[in-house]
Amino acid sequence: MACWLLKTESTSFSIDDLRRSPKATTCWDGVRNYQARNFMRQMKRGERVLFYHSGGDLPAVAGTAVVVRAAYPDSTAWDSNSDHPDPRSTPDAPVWDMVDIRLDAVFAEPITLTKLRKVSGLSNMELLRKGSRLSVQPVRDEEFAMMLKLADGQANDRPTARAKSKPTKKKVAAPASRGAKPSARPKKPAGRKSRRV
DNA sequence: GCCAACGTTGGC
DNA sequence: GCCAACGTTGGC
Repeated sequence: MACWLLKTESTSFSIDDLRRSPKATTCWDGVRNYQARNFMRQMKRGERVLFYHSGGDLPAVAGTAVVVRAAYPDSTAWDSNSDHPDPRSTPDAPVWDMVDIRLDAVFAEPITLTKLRKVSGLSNMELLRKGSRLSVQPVRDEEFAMMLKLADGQANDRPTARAKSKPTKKKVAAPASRGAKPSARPKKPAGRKSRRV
């Protein structure tokens, strides 16, 4: 089973937003890059995901998630009111895809980019490559394992999942009041809200 | 805010 | 098909 990394601007859609989503699940819409899309098409249900916060004050891996639905057409592409419409994509001939992910664990301490660069075993990570901008990228098994180890060392808020094949039913914090339907926005500026985790 | 690295666009 | 111009990403 492959592992992945999904990038999101924390000001746009953070791991907290995912935690507060219904069933701690969201669709990952808005990917508008062919290479990223092609990786997304390889994502299978049950595969694990590193949830990465880019931009903002603290670039870091914030936690993990699990793919709960493989790639299917991203309907926001033909919704002119969405944040990332693309007229080339239509219901009959979709161009862009999305997947659904569910929160697995929120790291007690996000693993910062700075820290990652110091871990020798991770030097080949796509994320650490200079100029890397891919918002969906593959992660090696060893890299994923190393990440969990780092998170453990920092006192995770839940024991790391053992098995790889069955994402266990996770217990996440209580759903928040907001009944908003958050649409995952891997990219895009959106509002200018500053934030602090 | 700066700027390097990248992807996309479009003229030729 | 080449490549310059442009827009975007994202760390710093």
